[in-house]
Amino acid sequence: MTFTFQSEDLKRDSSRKMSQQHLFSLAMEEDVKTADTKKANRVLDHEKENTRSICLLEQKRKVVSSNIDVPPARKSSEELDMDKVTAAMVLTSLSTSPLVRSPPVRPNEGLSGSWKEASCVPSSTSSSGYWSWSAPSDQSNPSTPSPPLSADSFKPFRSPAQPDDGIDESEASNLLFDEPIPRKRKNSMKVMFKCLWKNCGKVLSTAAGIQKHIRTIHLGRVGDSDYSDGEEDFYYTEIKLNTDSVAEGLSSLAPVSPSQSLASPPTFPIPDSSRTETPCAKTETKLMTPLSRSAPTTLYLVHTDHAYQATPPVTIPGSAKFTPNGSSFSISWQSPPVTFTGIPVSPTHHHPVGTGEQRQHGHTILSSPPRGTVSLRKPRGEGKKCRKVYGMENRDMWCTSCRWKKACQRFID
DNA sequence: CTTGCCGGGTA
DNA sequence: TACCCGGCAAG
Repeated sequence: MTFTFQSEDLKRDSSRKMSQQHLFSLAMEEDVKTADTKKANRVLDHEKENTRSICLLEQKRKVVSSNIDVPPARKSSEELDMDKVTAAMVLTSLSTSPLVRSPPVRPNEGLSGSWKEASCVPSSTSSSGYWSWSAPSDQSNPSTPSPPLSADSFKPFRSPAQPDDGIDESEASNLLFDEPIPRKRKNSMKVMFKCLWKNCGKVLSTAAGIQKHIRTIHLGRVGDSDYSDGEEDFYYTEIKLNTDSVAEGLSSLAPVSPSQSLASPPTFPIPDSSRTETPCAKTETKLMTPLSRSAPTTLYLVHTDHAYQATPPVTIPGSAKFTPNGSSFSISWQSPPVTFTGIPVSPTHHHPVGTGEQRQHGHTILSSPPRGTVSLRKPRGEGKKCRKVYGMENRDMWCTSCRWKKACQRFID
């Protein structure tokens, strides 16, 4: 809870400073929560790699998820539904391409889980979502967080890059915990309306329905269902489910977008406090085209997933790389980290541990030269000396220095 | 292992 | 100082 607030405040202030602290704390929390899960996942991951069969992978995940006790209790039935839906979408996308799988998962989690549970009462939906995913990124860099928009853009790219990481998968498993039920959302295109009210993930197929839900359930306007001042708009978001797009996305990483759309709204909303009276203001009204919204959201979510992965800045480039490589993507991921280190985390001053270490290393190296204390021994001359020229047999032919085992005077370098 | 030669010891 | 050699580091 505390964290959430901090992040919120900081964000509003538009000061990115917080990112570091926030991230750290989040990361810590995340680790604790998912530690068990991660272990299990890693083991599974291993197996996965061996088999390489997507199907198997999927199954394993499911198993894992079931084993892991994800906190079902805290989610309401409605929430669960949402999760399932999102999970289904994710799975669908994943099934298409193994690489992508990890990223998608996280986003969902972030959305449904984090922000729902969220502690975000009125304050910020986005923050909750934000931290939820950010936390995972231990390695990651804090840099991403800094600029909201820019960060978003980065995120999407990054997520794709992460393909093989066990960590992601583990988290994903958490999200997936319940078997995703694709059937529901399988339709190529479907527009749903999701209630953004804290702790309420209700999704309805009609705007009217969701509005009514909000009015009656959350705004307490029971009787006057007709009365609508438009406030409900702030509390729900339009979700566009597009199976087709998802499938495509898989190949290109796009998959995330669909699920993200859900999540995104919350995130963005925070900033636009102006619009909403309540903290949980609805991001964009349904008026906005789903597409417009989805794009950003997608990115945002993706970002979240990989945020902890750090490499972030690399973004697109990385994703592009790994996409082509299919199996090798894992490698691509790794490279990013390196890059990342090199890349200054940017504006944020926080020095991620990883980065710091690297930097320090560099320093140490530089400093090392001073050590000079080492003997001044001049580099051994390359040319042949008496010893080698004349051989041990003709030692009498050597120069005196050579005879004395001193620096050769005859064949000076 | 071979080379090159520094650091030291001895006469 | 002239000579030698132990031993290290580089190759």
